[in-house]
Amino acid sequence: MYVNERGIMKTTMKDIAKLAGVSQGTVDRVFNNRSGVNKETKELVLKIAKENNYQFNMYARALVNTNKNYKIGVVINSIGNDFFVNIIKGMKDSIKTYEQNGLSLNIIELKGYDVEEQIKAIEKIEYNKCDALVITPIDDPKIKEQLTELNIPIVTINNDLDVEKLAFVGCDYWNNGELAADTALFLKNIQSILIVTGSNKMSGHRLRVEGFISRINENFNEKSINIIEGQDDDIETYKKVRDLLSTKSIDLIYFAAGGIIGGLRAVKESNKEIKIITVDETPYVVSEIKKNNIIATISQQPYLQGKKAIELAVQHCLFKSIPEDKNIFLTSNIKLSSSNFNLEV
Amino acid sequence: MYVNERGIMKTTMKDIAKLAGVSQGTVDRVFNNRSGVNKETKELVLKIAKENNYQFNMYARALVNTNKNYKIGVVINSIGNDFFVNIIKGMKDSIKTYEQNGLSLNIIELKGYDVEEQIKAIEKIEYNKCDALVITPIDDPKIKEQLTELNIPIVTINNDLDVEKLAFVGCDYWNNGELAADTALFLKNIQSILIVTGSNKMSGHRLRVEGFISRINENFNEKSINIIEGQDDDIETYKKVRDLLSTKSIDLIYFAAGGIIGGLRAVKESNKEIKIITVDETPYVVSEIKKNNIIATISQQPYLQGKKAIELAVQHCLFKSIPEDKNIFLTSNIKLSSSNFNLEV
DNA sequence: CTGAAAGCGCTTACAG
DNA sequence: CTGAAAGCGCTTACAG
Repeated sequence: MYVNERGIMKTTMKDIAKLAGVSQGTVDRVFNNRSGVNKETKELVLKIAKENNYQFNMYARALVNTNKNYKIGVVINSIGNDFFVNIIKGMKDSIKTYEQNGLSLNIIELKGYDVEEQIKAIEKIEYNKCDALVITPIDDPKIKEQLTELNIPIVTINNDLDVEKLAFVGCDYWNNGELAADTALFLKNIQSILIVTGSNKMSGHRLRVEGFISRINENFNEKSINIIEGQDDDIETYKKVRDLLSTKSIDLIYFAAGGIIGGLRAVKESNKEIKIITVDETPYVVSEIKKNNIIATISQQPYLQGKKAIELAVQHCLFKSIPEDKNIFLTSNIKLSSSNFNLEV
Repeated sequence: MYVNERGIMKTTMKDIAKLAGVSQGTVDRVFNNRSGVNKETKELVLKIAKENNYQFNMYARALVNTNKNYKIGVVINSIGNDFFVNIIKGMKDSIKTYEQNGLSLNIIELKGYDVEEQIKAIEKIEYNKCDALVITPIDDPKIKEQLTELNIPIVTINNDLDVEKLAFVGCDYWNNGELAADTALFLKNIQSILIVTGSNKMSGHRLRVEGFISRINENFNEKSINIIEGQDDDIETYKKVRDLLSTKSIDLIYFAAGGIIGGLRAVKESNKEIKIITVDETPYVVSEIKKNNIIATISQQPYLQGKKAIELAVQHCLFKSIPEDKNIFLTSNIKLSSSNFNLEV
């Protein structure tokens, strides 16, 4: 291995330049794929870098980028949805460390899943000259096309979409559903189960339900499973649960999506003794767990999702680093009444 | 706020030096508490820095430290204890990012809790001129004295000790015990419980048992609780569990420490149907959970403990940063058969 | 007690 | 297509 004049074995750009007989500027052009380098020169530099196991110094790179004032755009369908509060909190905490280096967030919050609105938000991010985009993309061809044509790096969060991106950060929904099933299997005397999902059109919801059912079927013989789509809406969920409970006997309800407040209202009004398992750690869910009205909830670490997604975007700006793993799944956890809620380190 | 000649509002050491009418060198002396600065000069610099909300640039600092080859010493009582495998894995993964900047680990592994051996290990760390120490300290006055006199920053991991340190990284054992109790309370027909702990002399073990019992007592009327100390030893645990099971009827055993292999052997030989709850995610525990011989285990994220502890030590070396929070508790999680084991992001 | 200069390892204009 | 020089914001000798 090469030992430079300081007796240090770590090769720098200066070392590579010397070994290749070119200037540092040229080495920089090669390493950063800038245009206008003779093909042979480029190959030589690359060969020497490889032979000497060149690794760039991330701190030197970041120092040069100090006054670039990078902006990370965020498009998130969070309005009116308590679940996203902690994702956004994680994002804001994440950017704090980098604010002294001029980095900032440009958050656009949306309500519901309107394709046209999301398109406008992405256009705004472009207009604001953001250097990266973190988004909860709607699974729609128009969005896919728009994101494909966007020329800044993308991180999808919580909900994935098949586009070129730095990474997806989110939840393994199938496993999340399995854990709910594992918890349900703890209980005795469960004859019939009701699953309340949001919409079968959303892959996350679908996977959760499938994971749940597959695990239940492995272990549960008297399988009577009903499924309701509540559209993440409290009123719709309330009505559907109320109507179903008036005709069927249910021992356990698994709320696999939003609309939990409405659903629980219907359960209480029915005056039946029904075990409840939910997802996530929204304030209402936490308070009902503490009161033992919900026996368990399966969480997906939203705070860390937000933190991690911003981190990836920032590191791409400052260090040009590209995550090795394209799919970053945060572990789902079973939470009971003694658990720490909304407190991820 | 001050705007320097570049029109940038972020103040640098250069800006502070100019405003104070001194050289950058003097500003550096003040900021780093180096000796030999006139008292008034020092106060002036500090005042101006505060007025202008000066924040150091971590990347510039790290760049200067590039060829310092900092060494992080690790003293860990891990030999023969599967639990520590993932702590060490987390440590090694953590240092990887920093190896290109010359950082390295100097790990000394010990077997058991012999005070003299730990003293020798710490001496070796000193002799090796390490720049920080990460340690699982034995709760002993001699160790305490030695660590107090050590002149490098300390991070305690998994087990705490009352000495001056950067931080403690570990588990909230009380809550860890509570979660085991919450899980136990899911089960029907539990009349009598056996707790197998390691040693009441170890604070972590003690707290876990206390957290468990306090939560059980809140909710469990027919409370018959027996406690055994297995000294983290398989054979001792085997014998004690075997003897107890031959005289008493037990519905649930909570293994709150090591010796689980021995304890489970005794349970199997007894041919009784006993529910088992354990701690941690050692290979044996995981395999028994998958076989449904253990119904749940309460984990404490050892991988993240290792990762975080090294991170704190590294950041102190590179950036001189001191953690705001002196106690970093990783969340305990309830793991059932579908859980992801040993896979913390 | 204090200052001027060089250096950490990159990137960025500028000049040719 | 290429090079020489300056700069990012700190710290480190060295000189006085």
